[in-house]
Amino acid sequence: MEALLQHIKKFYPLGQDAQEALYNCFTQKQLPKNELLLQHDNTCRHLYFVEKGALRGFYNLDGKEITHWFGFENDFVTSFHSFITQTPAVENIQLLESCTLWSIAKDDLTTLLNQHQEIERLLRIAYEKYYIRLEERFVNAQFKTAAERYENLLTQTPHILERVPLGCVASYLGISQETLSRIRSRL
Amino acid sequence: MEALLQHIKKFYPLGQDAQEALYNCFTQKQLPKNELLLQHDNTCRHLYFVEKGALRGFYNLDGKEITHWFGFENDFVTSFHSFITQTPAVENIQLLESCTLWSIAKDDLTTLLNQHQEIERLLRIAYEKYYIRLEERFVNAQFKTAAERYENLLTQTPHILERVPLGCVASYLGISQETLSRIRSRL
DNA sequence: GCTGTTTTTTGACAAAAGTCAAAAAGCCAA
DNA sequence: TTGGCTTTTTGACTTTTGTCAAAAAACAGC
Repeated sequence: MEALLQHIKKFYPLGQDAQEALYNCFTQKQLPKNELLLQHDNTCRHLYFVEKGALRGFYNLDGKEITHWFGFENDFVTSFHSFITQTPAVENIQLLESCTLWSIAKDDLTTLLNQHQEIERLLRIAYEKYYIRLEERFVNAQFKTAAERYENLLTQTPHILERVPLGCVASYLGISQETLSRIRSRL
Repeated sequence: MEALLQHIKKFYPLGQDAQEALYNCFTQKQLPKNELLLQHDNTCRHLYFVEKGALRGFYNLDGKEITHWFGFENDFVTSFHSFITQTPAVENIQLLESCTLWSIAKDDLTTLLNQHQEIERLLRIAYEKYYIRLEERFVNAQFKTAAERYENLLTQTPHILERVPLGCVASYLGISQETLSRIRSRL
């Protein structure tokens, strides 16, 4: 829990009251590798903070698993579309390593937002950061070549390569596993 | 201004106080076609609401203009990265048609956020919606073919095709103008 | 209605990336 | 260490998309 409070401070520092309220709404979960945190067609009712471990969001396309994001230490993860709209998810969330997570239910978060303006602000600022991050990924996906995307990954998030099978990385970069393998061999 | 207040209501309905405060912070701008609202390397200090007209965000890549978003009636537009971080923008914002815009300065928005919790909430909810929208575009860009992306555009945002030169649409879809032309001819 | 400009289309070719199948390498547990 | 699995790489070929150049069409101003 200390990690969560520390991490939140970087977005927007909360007062004692808000911190305690947050504290009371999050519960710890220890889950083993490969566990499915969310299955598609179910509505995602929780937001998770990753204290330790790695996980991914993926969905099926023509029988293939497409990984479209990873979560590691200090990331907030959920199926955003499903969590925000409370409609069934298209994606699955799966643990790539055994994890220590902190989970908060949508309803509890809503209550927190009503009771603590500071938490509303925290969330707004968090969205700003996540929006910018997604925008960068979008520009990468749309306007860069496969090799450039891989090089970006190497410089910006090399830990992904160390902790995740290349098959997942390939779909994360939007390329086939074979192409990724060839790019790696000629660098 | 009526359009702005009406539009905001769809995100989160504001009380009288907050509405008036908003009202006082936005100023109207009438600008002619082709005007540059923002030039790259300048910091974007305003958020705009489009009452009437069309505009685009674009940047230069190897001497080519890459359009990465459009704004039309009832859109909020700005260079999000620059506006949020108050650092120089990589992109330009240009009017594709003459426009009626409502503009608010970053500082005034910050003040509003401090004075009206409702507006903080409104903004948080707006970010949620914009985040989801961007996520969909990202998945499209990364995992769909050029033809599929064009068909999506046709069904989901056909107004873009009616109001914007195909050259801009092509880069918006992440394909060359020639490829777009060929896709269109064989549908 | 004509001219000059911009936008869009077409053609020939090149480059990038995908597919399918098989081989190689890594990993794990008996 | 030795099979039996999974993951990664390699090879041959196909498909998709990009590039460059030129033609055709659309548009604006006179």
